[in-house]
Amino acid sequence: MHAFEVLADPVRRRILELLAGGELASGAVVEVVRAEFGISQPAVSQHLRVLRDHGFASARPEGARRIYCVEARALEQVNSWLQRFAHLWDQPLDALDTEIARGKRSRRAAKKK
Amino acid sequence: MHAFEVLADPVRRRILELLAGGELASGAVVEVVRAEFGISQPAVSQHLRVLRDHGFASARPEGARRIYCVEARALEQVNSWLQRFAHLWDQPLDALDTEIARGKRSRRAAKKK
DNA sequence: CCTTGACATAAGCCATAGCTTATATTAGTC
DNA sequence: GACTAATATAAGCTATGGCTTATGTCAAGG
Repeated sequence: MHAFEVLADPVRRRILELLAGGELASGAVVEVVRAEFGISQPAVSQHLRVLRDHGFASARPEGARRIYCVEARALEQVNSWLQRFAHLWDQPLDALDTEIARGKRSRRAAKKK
Repeated sequence: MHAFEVLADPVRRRILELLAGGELASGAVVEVVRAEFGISQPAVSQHLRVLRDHGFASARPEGARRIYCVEARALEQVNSWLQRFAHLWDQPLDALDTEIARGKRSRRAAKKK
């Protein structure tokens, strides 16, 4: 399953959003997702497994609970693919940055004189 | 179909990569994709439709041909969702930027003395 | 205007993702 | 060590996405 397929599911995206706010026990994730999507505990557990298996999240046991944590690896990969198209939206910002840099350089140059 | 589902398909991702290199007629896309994935012209056409219908691409007629062009809207949306997690991978870079900025400031300060 | 070339749409088939219920595992508690 | 709580896995069902073949549309050329 490709990273983008993992993110294609709304429940998994939501789980990642939740984990982005800090570590959470499986049970806590189940509660929220159950409330919002109306699916069962096993369904959520399966989603968590997919996230683990593809490097989007990791889990460590803490007693009987499993604490989940968002993981950079996979998300970063997705991001790096997407950056191929970054020029489509942050061209204006790039231009601004360039302008700012140019401004700084000319100000520095002026100082040296 | 959610934007991430659109990107979940490898053929569609490949098509976007192709279009990122500049506008292309449907036929040109079909040729490449057919060679790489071994699927039929209608299959590719269907993918192009999905890309159009979800704001990833647009097409304008040019005689009998249809010229396809990558479109920012949808890709930007995907990117903006992803940026929620940007701190996971560009934290080091941020730190570096901060360091650079700090360095610049202190160098400027040194000059003034 | 009929044909050819470029592309889109229609209809139908098949694989699989994601759900459910039922059950296994494992950690703490009495 | 039986019981409960927290989570994971198994098995089976169903909906749907993506493919195929067949056909429709529409522009250009003779």
